[in-house]
Amino acid sequence: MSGIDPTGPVAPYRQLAEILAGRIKSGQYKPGQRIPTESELVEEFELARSTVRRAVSVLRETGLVRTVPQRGTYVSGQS
Amino acid sequence: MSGIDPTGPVAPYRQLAEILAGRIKSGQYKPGQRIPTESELVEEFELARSTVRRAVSVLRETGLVRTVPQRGTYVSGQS
DNA sequence: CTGTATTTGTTCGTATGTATT
DNA sequence: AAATACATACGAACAAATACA
Repeated sequence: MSGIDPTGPVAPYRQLAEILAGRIKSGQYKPGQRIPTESELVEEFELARSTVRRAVSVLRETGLVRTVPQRGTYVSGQS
Repeated sequence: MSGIDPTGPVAPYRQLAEILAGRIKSGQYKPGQRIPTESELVEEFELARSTVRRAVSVLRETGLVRTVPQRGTYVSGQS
């Protein structure tokens, strides 16, 4: 399901960051690959774009991904 | 430093409003110019965005600035 | 070269919940 | 109870760069 629980004690943006981090660590999203666009994540998790962006920014801060303006966000580890 | 004293008798949003008004009156922020974004003020003064917004709303009420949705807040006096 | 679509970047508007004083 | 402050979330609009037909 990997759904978001908006009523839980953990903020949705943190839940999403955890889910995405899990997908990277499990290899579902591989190094060098682009992860889904913000719009796609908005649809999949039914969150506002601002919330999705915040979740992605967490991954960026931890170095898990790199974001290229106008291109997308890519899993770190390769070019 | 123009810092905010959160322990003082004057509420932080009023302190910030005073500081920003001073910058306008001194010409640091000129008529027609856009003042720093909410986010920039948040970082500079280490205040919550809601507090910054409240300070800016004071300037707006006194006619010192105009806020254009989705654009920014501008010093009054010109277009 | 031109126009359109895509995607991220930026900024403001608004609302709710919680904590503190 | 009221005021203040912060965290979080959703919405909306526009900009800028890129991709593509």
